[in-house]
Amino acid sequence: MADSNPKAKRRAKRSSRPRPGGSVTIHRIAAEAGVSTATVSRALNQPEKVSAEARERVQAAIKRNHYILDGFAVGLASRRSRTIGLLIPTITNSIYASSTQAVQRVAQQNGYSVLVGVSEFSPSREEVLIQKLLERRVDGLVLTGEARSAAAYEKIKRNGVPFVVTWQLTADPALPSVSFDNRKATFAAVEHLIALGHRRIGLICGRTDVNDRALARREAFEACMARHGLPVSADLVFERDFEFVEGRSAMHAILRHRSRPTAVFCANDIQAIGAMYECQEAGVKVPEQMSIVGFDDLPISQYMHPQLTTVRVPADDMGKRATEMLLAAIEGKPGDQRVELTTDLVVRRSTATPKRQNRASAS
Amino acid sequence: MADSNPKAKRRAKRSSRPRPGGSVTIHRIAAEAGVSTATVSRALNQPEKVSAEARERVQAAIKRNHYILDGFAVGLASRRSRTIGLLIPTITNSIYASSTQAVQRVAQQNGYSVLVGVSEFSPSREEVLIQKLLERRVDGLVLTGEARSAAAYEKIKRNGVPFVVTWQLTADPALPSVSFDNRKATFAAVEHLIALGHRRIGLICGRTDVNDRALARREAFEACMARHGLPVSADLVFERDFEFVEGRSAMHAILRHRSRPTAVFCANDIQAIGAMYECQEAGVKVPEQMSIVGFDDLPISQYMHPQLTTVRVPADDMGKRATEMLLAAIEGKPGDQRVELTTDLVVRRSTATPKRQNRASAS
DNA sequence: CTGAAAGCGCTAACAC
DNA sequence: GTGTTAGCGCTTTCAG
Repeated sequence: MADSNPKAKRRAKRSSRPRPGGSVTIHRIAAEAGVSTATVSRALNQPEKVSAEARERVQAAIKRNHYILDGFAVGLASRRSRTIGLLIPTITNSIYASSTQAVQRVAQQNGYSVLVGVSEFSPSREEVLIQKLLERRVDGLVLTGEARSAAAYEKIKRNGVPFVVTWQLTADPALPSVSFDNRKATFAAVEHLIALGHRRIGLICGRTDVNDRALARREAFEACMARHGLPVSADLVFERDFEFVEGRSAMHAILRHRSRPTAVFCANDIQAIGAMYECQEAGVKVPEQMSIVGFDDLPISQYMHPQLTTVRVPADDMGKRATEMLLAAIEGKPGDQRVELTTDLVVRRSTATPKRQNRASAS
Repeated sequence: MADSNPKAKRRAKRSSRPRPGGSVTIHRIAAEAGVSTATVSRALNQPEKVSAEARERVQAAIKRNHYILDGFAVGLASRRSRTIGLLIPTITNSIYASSTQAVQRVAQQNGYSVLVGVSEFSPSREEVLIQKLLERRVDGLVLTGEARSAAAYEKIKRNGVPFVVTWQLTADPALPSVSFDNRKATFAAVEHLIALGHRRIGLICGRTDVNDRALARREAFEACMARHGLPVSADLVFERDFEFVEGRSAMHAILRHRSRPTAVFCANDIQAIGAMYECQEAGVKVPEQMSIVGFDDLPISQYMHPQLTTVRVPADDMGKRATEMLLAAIEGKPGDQRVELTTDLVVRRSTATPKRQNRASAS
């Protein structure tokens, strides 16, 4: 049973059956508008290259048939997705909502969509997400933090996908990043406390094993204390998840410490708010008996009572700049490779001079 | 210049050039594993239908070549995306983070990804997003609220994409939804205030023109007051955006009202927190001089001082159930069409009996 | 259990 | 300015 002419068979099939149950395709539009599929495609992507009449007939046919472009076919044929991937650790801490929103906004303004992946602070889950985003052929990637396996970076690079790191300045200058300096920001916060007269200061931060920003902040805290000749008790340092309740329980422990500190630096506002709540519940006045400084300057922080002293991070600007940098890289344009943004210490009402100087720790 | 054998030409091209700069495809894997592309595809999608040896050789070749599936090709050929779309109004109100997280979790557990679109409360922007999600060939859609143009619904249905409405029980029983009853929940909150002895109650809610949940809550507030024979002054009703500062400024106006109410019902916690802050700044004690009840029970609400009395909404469960219902519909399984979840009024410390009974309003 | 081959719907040379 | 046509990389009958 030799088939006489396979090609003819194929073409016949194609033109004769507009896919019974299938949706309307570019072929249908072309036929109704009396042009070729190429012209329809052009009318869609480069309208200026098509005559006005043809364009109008195509538009009419599209509207009449409720035609919807097939993104898969477009992506497959054009080898571009006009999509960027965004990897964030969590969606419930609103600080990431700010940067995410900025990324979305800039991407959209430039005709790109964004696919967001939430890793929940799990490195392995993040790798799976990177794989998935690569399978979806994202044109670029916005990453959170620099710490990830060499294999993960390898995978990204092998696929020729440009990326930019946010929330952490890359140690390796070859890796593009847009961030503020976590160390500098931490120094500002801790030195504010020290300048106020605090000598015994506790630390509540995120898990340094899965969060390089938490690690950077913890190390900076310790370096700052050391620089000022102040001791850091290991039992006054708490690494916890990003939850109000974690900040609260850490403060609970701090309050019953045999040698209670007069201030606590929280490496994020969520934990700071939990910590502040615990003080209030325990009848410990903030800031009179306990100064608290946070990090992030969440929108809620200035609506707390007392308002939280905290480090304002340029989340929105970071997302914006990172996306711009990424889009430039995608389109092969030159651009900065490493942008350092500034932070501000916002002194509000949760910090003050300690009431009674605790001289115990000064040897 | 008649080409002698077009088909031969095409095939020759295909097999001879593995795309110089291109990435590795299934053809390369097939060749290296000594099987056909069909077998590679099966090894990937229905491993049980492939012999163990073949499967292993394919796996090895995949690993060795760092092969990455092309999602576009898969989607185009299989006519399925294994992706669902999620439309939310905003990303900065953390209440949507909860439901979004649940949607992501359930989707992922079932092998689906989720594409989220943020409409910023703009109906036109939402329609554009629906179009984009349809172009990306989502297998289903999770919508927020029921109110949208007939054209939008038409578009979705014409493409045969199943959907489910959340955050609002659909009036039309033909439209699937998973939600709590906004009216009942509002009644519970307002009746709590009335039971406490409040007679003059203000309302702060979202914009009812672009938010049917806000509308439902406003109408329920008015109905509840009416049922109890209580008047609702138009100048004690505020429709504002979902921002702390909006709640604050509304409360500012309320506090200087010639006939200040003793309680305010806020249709969401964000505005309630802003309102509570304004009271504190103005030296008006909550709850002694002003009772405040919120709606949503955001995680932050119990860390406020005083803790906020509010309506707990089953955001997580709603996202979960909605996604399950949607996946069932996608896979053609039967299932519920309308699920009503319950809410709880969480009485905390921002509400109390009014200090001085305001008898002025009782005619 | 496996392979051959026909597309999925669109884009992009290339020719006219 | 417009049409022809060869794929993009994969899935999916259909045979065997």
